[in-house]
Amino acid sequence: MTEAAPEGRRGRAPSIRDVAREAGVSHQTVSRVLNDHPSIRDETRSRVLSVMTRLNYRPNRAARALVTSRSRTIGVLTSSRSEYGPASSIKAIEEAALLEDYLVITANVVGDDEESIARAITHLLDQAVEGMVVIAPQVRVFDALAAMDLDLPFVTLQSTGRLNDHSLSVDQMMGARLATRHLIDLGHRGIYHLTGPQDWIEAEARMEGFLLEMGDRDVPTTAPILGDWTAEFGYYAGRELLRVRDFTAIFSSNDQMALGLIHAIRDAGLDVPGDISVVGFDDIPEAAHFWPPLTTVRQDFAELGRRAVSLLVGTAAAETAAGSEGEGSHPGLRSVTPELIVRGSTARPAL
Amino acid sequence: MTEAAPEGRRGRAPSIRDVAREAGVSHQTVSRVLNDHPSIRDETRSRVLSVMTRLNYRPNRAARALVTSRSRTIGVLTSSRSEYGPASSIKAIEEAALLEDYLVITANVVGDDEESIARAITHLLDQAVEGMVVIAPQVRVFDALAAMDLDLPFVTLQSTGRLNDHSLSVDQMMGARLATRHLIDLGHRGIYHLTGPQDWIEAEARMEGFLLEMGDRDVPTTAPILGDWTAEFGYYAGRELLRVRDFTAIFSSNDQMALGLIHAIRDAGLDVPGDISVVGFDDIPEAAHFWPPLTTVRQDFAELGRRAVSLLVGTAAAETAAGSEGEGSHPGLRSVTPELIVRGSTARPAL
DNA sequence: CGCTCGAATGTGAACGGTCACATTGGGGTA
DNA sequence: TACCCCAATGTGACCGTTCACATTCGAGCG
Repeated sequence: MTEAAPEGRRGRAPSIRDVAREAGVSHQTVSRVLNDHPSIRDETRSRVLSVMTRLNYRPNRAARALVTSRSRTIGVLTSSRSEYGPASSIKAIEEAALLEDYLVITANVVGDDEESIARAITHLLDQAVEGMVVIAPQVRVFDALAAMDLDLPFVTLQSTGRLNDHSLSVDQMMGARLATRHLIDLGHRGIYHLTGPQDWIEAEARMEGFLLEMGDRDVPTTAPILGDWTAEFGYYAGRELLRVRDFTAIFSSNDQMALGLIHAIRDAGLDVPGDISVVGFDDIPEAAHFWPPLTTVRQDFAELGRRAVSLLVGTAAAETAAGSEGEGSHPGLRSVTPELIVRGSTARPAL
Repeated sequence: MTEAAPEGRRGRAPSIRDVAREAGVSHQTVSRVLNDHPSIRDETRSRVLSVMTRLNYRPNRAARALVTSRSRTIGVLTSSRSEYGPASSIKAIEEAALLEDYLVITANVVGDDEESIARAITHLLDQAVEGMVVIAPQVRVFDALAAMDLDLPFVTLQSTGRLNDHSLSVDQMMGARLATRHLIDLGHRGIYHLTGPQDWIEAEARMEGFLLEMGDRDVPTTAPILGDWTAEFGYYAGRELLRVRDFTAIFSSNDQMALGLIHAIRDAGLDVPGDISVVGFDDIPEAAHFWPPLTTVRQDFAELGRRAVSLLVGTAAAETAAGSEGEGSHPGLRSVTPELIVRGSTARPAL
C-alpha cells in the first residue's frame, strides 16, 4: 500500500551502497574511489564517479567522522567577533580551511568571566574540534585553556611572551615602535599612549613597544591610559586628556579609539594634526577617509588567519603521522611584519 | 604484552556504553537520560549523570547525526562577512543558535560569479545543514538557490518583494524614507542618493524608499548613483558629484560611503553640514564619532539574527512535527523597524 | 608447470548513538 | 484474585562510512 518510494529508502540521501549497487561494485570499492585509493582501475573509478553524479551523491560527514573519529573541524575562539580585525581573520581562516577540506566553527566569549569562557570552549569541544585558533586574546582565556589541559593543538593570533609555542602574530611590539618612532621623528616629545584593555595580550605588547621606543630615544614616558577599544572611550579619554594640555601627540592602540580622540580634540576647538598628532593601529578600511585621514599601522589580519590554519592543519597531520616534534618549525611563518601607513593625522608639532 | 590501556578502548573517548557499564544500567537508559526521557527514576538518572561527569563524557555528535539524520546545524551564506552589519548578525545568530543547541557554520561567497556562489552553497550542503540564513543578499544568490531547488528552509535577512516567504528584514524601505523625509523636512530639494551595488536586494529597497518618499513630497528626483558600499567609492563619487554643484544633500546607502563622501566634500573646501548635508545608513559604532557625527538610520542587526534563528528552528521543528503550514505566521516577527538617528551631519540648506 | 606475489576487488565488523520492540514488576480495578 | 496497564528498563538492529582482513586472478619466475 504505502510502499511508495520509487527507489531507495524513504527520502534518505543515497549512500555509498546505493552507488555501489548502481555501479555493480562493492561498497568498499566506492569508498576507495572516494578516498582515491591507488589500486582502482580507471574504468571502475569513472563508472563509480558517474553514478555518483547521477545520483547526486554526497558523502555523509557524520558517518565518516564517527568511524575515523576525526572531525576535520577547526574551532575559533573569539570575543569581539564583529570587529574588523577578528572578522577579517576569521574570514581568512574559513577560506584557508575550506581548501584543506576542514570545517570552521566559532564560539564567542560573551563576557569575560570564567564561566562564559568555559562555556565557549566547551561548545567547541562538543563539536570535537581537532584544533583551535584563539582570537580572543584575553589572558584569562589562556588561563582557562591551560586549566582544562586538553591536548588539542591551538594557535593564538596574538603575540604573547608566555605561550610562545602557540603564538603566531603580527609583531605588535614592532608596530607600536614604528608608530612611536614616527611621532618622535617628527619632533614630538609629549606623547601619550591610549592602550586596549589591560588583559588583552596584544594591548600589552603594543604598550611595551611604545615604552621601549620611548626609552630608546630618551623621551620622557607618560602613564598609559587604559582604554577599551571603542571610539566612545577614545572620545571621553580625549576630553579628559585635554584638560591638561601637556602633550602634542597621541598613539592610540586602535583606529576606533583614534577616531574618538580626534572627535574630542576637534570638539575642543583644536586641530589635528595642527595642534595634536594622532596615530592609530590596524588600518581599518575607513581609516583612509577619516578627517584627517589617519596615520596608522597596518596589520595583515588575513595573512594571520591563513597561517594559523596551515600551522594547525600541519600540526594535526604531523601528530597523526609521527610522534610530536618540530616545535620551532616554520620559522618565518610565526610573525607577520606590520607596516606604518602615514596619512594626514600626523605632523611636526607646533612650536 | 601491549594490552596497556588502563580502562576503556585505546584512547577513544568514553561512550554511552562505558557510562552504562559504570552505572550498572543499559546503554539505552543512558541514552534516555541524555534526551531526558520522562520515565527514568530520579535515582537512576542522578547515578548516570554522576558517572557521566566522572568520566567526562561528551555525547558524540556525529553518531547522533548519523542515526537521526539531523545535523542540528544552520548554515549562513554570506559575502562581506567582515563588515559590521553582517558580522553583527552572524554573532547574534550564533548566540541564538547555541541556545537551541544548534551549530552554525558559515560559507563565504568570494566572487559574485555563479560558480563561487554554487561552491559556497555546496559547502553548506556538504555539512548537511538543516536550514540556511542568507546574508549575502545578491539577487544572484537567490537565483542560484532557486536553481538548485533544494527543499531546505531558508531565511534572508533582507527584504525582497520577490521572495517574501523567506524574507525577514529591517524595513529598508521605511528606513530610506525616514532618511529622505528628514532631508526634505529640513528644506532640501536637490538631493542625491548613493546606492549599494545594484544586485543587492537591500540596496534596491533603500533606493525604492528614497524614490517613493521623493515622489510623495513632490521633490524632483535625481538619478541614483550606483555605489559599492566602500568608503573609497564614496570618496570618488563625491568628487564627481561636486563638479556640478546642483544639490545640497546626499543620502548614502551606508555609513562607509557617507564617510567617503564627507571626505570628498571637505577636500573640496566645503563644509558638512554647512554646505551639504549627508545622511548614512546602518549606524555603525564609529558613526557617532565621524566629523561631523553622522546622521544615519540605525538597524538592529542582532535582532535580525535572533529572529532568523527562531524562524528557522521553528520551521524545522514544525516540519518535523506536522505537515507544512503557517506561511504567514509570526506576523510581527518578520520586520524590524529602523530608527533615524539625527546627529551633526545634517542641517537646513544654505540659502 | 606450479608457486608466489601483487593488483583489484569483496566481506563483515566496527564506530556511538537512537529507534522499535521486548521484558519486568508493581498498583489499580473488575 | 486474576487481569491489565504503565512506569522503568533492557535487547538488538540500524544509520553510512572506514578498517582489517579475505578472495580472485593473471603475470613472472624458478
